[in-house]
Order: sequence, then structure tokens, then C-alpha cells
Amino acid sequence: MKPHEASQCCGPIDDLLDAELFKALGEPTRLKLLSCLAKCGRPCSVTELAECCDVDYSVVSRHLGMLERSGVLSASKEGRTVFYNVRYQHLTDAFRSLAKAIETCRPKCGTKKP
Amino acid sequence: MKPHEASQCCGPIDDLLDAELFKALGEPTRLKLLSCLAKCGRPCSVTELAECCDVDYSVVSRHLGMLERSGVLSASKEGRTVFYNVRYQHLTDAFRSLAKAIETCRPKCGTKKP
DNA sequence: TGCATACATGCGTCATCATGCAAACGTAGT
DNA sequence: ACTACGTTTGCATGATGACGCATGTATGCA
Repeated sequence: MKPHEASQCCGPIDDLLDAELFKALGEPTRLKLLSCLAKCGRPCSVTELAECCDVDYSVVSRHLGMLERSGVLSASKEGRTVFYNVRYQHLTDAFRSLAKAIETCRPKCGTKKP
Repeated sequence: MKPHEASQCCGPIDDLLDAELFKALGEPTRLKLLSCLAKCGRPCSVTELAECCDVDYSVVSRHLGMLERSGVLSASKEGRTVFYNVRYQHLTDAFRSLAKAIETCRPKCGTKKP
């Protein structure tokens, strides 16, 4: 089979290859924010998270918004403070599903055409 | 604990959050190339893979090179043809490790400070 | 009402990047 | 040596994105 003819022969890998998710995670500052938030283990405000990295508050705010839109973080507002948290379950599910889908695509020993 | 004070309290998540990997996967054309290659289930040449997407050969060549440098694909040359293949094991390991690290960061019920 | 806090948004700037074209490179066959 | 083929690379261009600053919006407090 030619590559461009390959359709749905090994699971829903196309649905799991989410460009927006990877794009959100493909930036050092955003990655650092995620790391700080995960290691902190509790919801944090924008101001708190801004201390993690050496960029302006406004930049942090934008990064957090992008991470939320891409499904990495969740946001909850309390008064005038916005708390962001890691969507642990969503992320672990996404990466485990992706790992499984990739594994499924891998040709096993004895996978040969007649 | 403040976010910027969080260090190594929940596993080597920083080592697993590879910005280069995510950046490589955060582009639709590259994602399509990976998808085609995975679904095809065998090493493919640049020319073959170029039929997957509507961009120039040179663009495909550059994308494949980047995917290789970021650890997504492997390359092997046979004569004047270069065959790319998915690094199945490496990718599944990376995503599974990441899922586990994120899961470990998640606060369990009863995780409270004294 | 007035003011401070916490965050979001508009805008300009600079860097990065995806793309196509042309040319170069290496290899195989005649 | 010449030619054809597969791939890579140099270059210009247009688009996207990260950043800082200033401003706007919403909330809490006196």
C-alpha cells in the first residue's frame, strides 16, 4: 500500500494526533508553566505562575489561555483571581491512547502480505 | 509551596517535556506525514511520502529531517533513496513515561499539608 | 465613589517558520 | 562521460507567533 492510500488501517491515530495540543506544548515558556503547575500540585493563579518565568504578566496570561484552549489546563475564577490547574486525567488519557495507537501501527513479526 | 519554588518533587517530568518533540509534532503537514508513515506500516521514501501532502518535495524533505532530528522518525539510505520509518518504540515509551509522570504529579485524595 | 488588585486585550516589533523555486549534491545506469 | 533520478540546500517571501508596553475590564475594599 502506498502511503497516500493509507486510510484507517490501524486505529484512530489521526484523531489522537492533535496539532493544537502539540503546538501548545512546543514552546519552552508554556512548557515551564505546565511543569511548575504540575510540580506544585494545586491550582495556581496567574500572578503566582508568572514568577516561574521571566516574561511579562500579559505574556503569561496569553500562554495560560492557550494551554487552556488546547485542553492542557483548566481555569476557574474566584473573585478577581483565576486559578489554573493541570487536566491530569485528560493529559494522561491522551498520551496513553496515543502510545497505544502508535504501538498498534507497528508491524509485528510475521506481518507480511500474501 | 509556591510554583516557582517547585523543584523535583514529583519525578523527572522536566526531562520528559521535550519542547523539540512537541514542536515537531505541532505542525499539520508533519503530523500528516507521520500519520501516513504509521498507517503504511513500513519504511517509505521521500518521494512516496510527498504524495501524502500537497507541498513541494523540498518541503517534505525538510519536514522529514526535522522529524528525524526530534526523534520521531529514523532514516536509512539505500542507494539514492532515503527511507524513513516511525520510531515506534521510542515514541510509545516517551508518551507512556510522560503519562505516568503527569499522573504521579496529580494530588491524591488525602494529600494535605500538616 | 474612589482606588487598588488581578487579569485580559490591542498594538507594534522582532524573530521564527512554512513554502516554492532554483540549484547543487550524490548515486545508478547506459 | 553523460544522463536520469532521488534528495538536499540556498534563497526570497509571506504568515505565524512570542514579547513588552499600554490600556481596558472586572472584582474587592475603604
